[in-house]
Amino acid sequence: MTEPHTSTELAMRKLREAILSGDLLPGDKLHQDRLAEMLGISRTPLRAALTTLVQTGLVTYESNRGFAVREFSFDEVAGAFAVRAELEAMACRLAAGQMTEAANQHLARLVADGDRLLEPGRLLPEKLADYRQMNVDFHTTVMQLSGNPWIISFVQSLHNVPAASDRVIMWRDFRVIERSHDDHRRIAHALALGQGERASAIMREHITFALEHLHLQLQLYPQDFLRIPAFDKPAKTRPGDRSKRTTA
Amino acid sequence: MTEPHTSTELAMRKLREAILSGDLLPGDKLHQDRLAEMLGISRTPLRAALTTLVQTGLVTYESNRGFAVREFSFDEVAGAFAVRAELEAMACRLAAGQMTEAANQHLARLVADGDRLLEPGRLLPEKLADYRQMNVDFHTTVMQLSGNPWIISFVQSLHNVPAASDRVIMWRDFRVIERSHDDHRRIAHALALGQGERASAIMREHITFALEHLHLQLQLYPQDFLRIPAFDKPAKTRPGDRSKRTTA
DNA sequence: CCCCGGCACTATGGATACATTTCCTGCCAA
DNA sequence: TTGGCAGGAAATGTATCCATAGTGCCGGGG
Repeated sequence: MTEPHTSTELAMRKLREAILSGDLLPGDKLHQDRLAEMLGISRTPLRAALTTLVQTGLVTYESNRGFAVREFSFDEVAGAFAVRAELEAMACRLAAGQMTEAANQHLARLVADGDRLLEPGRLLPEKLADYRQMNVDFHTTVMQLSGNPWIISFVQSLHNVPAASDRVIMWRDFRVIERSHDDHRRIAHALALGQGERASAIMREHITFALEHLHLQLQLYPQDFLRIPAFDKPAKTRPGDRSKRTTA
Repeated sequence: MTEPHTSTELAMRKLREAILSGDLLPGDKLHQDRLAEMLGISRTPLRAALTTLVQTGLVTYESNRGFAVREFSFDEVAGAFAVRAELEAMACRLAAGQMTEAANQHLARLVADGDRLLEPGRLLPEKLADYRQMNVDFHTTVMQLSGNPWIISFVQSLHNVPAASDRVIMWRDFRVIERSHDDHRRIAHALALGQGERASAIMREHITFALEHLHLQLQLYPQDFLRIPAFDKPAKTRPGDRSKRTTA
């Protein structure tokens, strides 16, 4: 890819991966010495990586108190969805005026990819990664077509908010996935016709519903979200000090 | 303020100021050794500061090629206004449902401040800073009332785009300023009545017009924008290598 | 018994020294 | 003259060392 040939970039990727995958939990303190040793680099590039991650929104920092994995409240997650809905709806409106034959075909292909992945009547586990990629690509493509780089940039940031990302697929209810994919089809259709407001409205609903569904899933299967402390209900006794477990 | 007592933060502030004020021009290469010496610090905190500035959008970075002051195209500036319009309009919609007596009074006070500043029938140069502050406060207040932290955060980023910021006041035409201030009055009024869509529409126009006006000013008085290379028309022969002027 | 102050330890911030990459320059050959 | 290659100067990336702020413990005093 983009040559991770500096230790700094390497550290950034590893850390981002560790955070997004849940290996590092929100609230965890990011010890410079330990992390540096774990990654096999010195503290200098590690600190550079952490500094970058701060402004990416994955990590927090306080002078002389170090870095920590950022925590999100549920309100922040909900707010992230709301802004995403607004920005991606905007992207649809703009993209409608920019559609080319190539753009139409690109979107159509992504829709077809989804059709194929869902063809079995359920989302096979081994297809989940592909589906996720298709989903991300679809949204990214629309935003790119809008021609407004800020939209992509900001939505990208929002993808760092746990559970507010396209990466998260609610795989339990197949009908929900089917409907979500059908939204894509309708958005592509509206865009192909140059009907920006129509596409925009579908996109807004598409994302708004995702939040609603997340909320529902959260109540039904809270255990699925244990690694996402924004939803870790009790959550006033923060974990993170797993070091000294007082012998009960 | 917020303890600028680490060299890193100090460097960040100085650099930001230098960039926003135009002392450092977009495209300028940011030499680590020289800057460090100028600021009287070593390269370590300087690099930390630069890394931070990268993610705030003021500076660009390429591995092994160093940092440079970011350049913006006119399209990017226009796009920044468009996203600002969308996000701040959204903020109005949300804020309308959150209005308290205190909030009403706060907005009313800001409007009154503006009234006082414009009372002389023109914007006195010595009042420009105050007016600018009032303007920033007004927009920030509305966004805060929306309760969605992402809106503030993103609009904040956009303020780093040259000429897309509230900090920039078009002072030439007093009627434009008066009208802009009247928009504030109407927005505050609509919000006080809980009429979010109405406030939202005015806000959108408020910002959209600002872009249009900027465009007009650019054509009338291009010399005012020489320090903002997004508008530096010819601009294929970038300055920045002012060091070695080949003897013509 | 609780609170306060000081001390030691730990972790972070910054500086310097070293390694690696880039890029400029000058030379050579086509 | 021009293109390319090689060598070296310069700038960036990284490691290590020192300084300093933060934190927790301990003891003394109220």
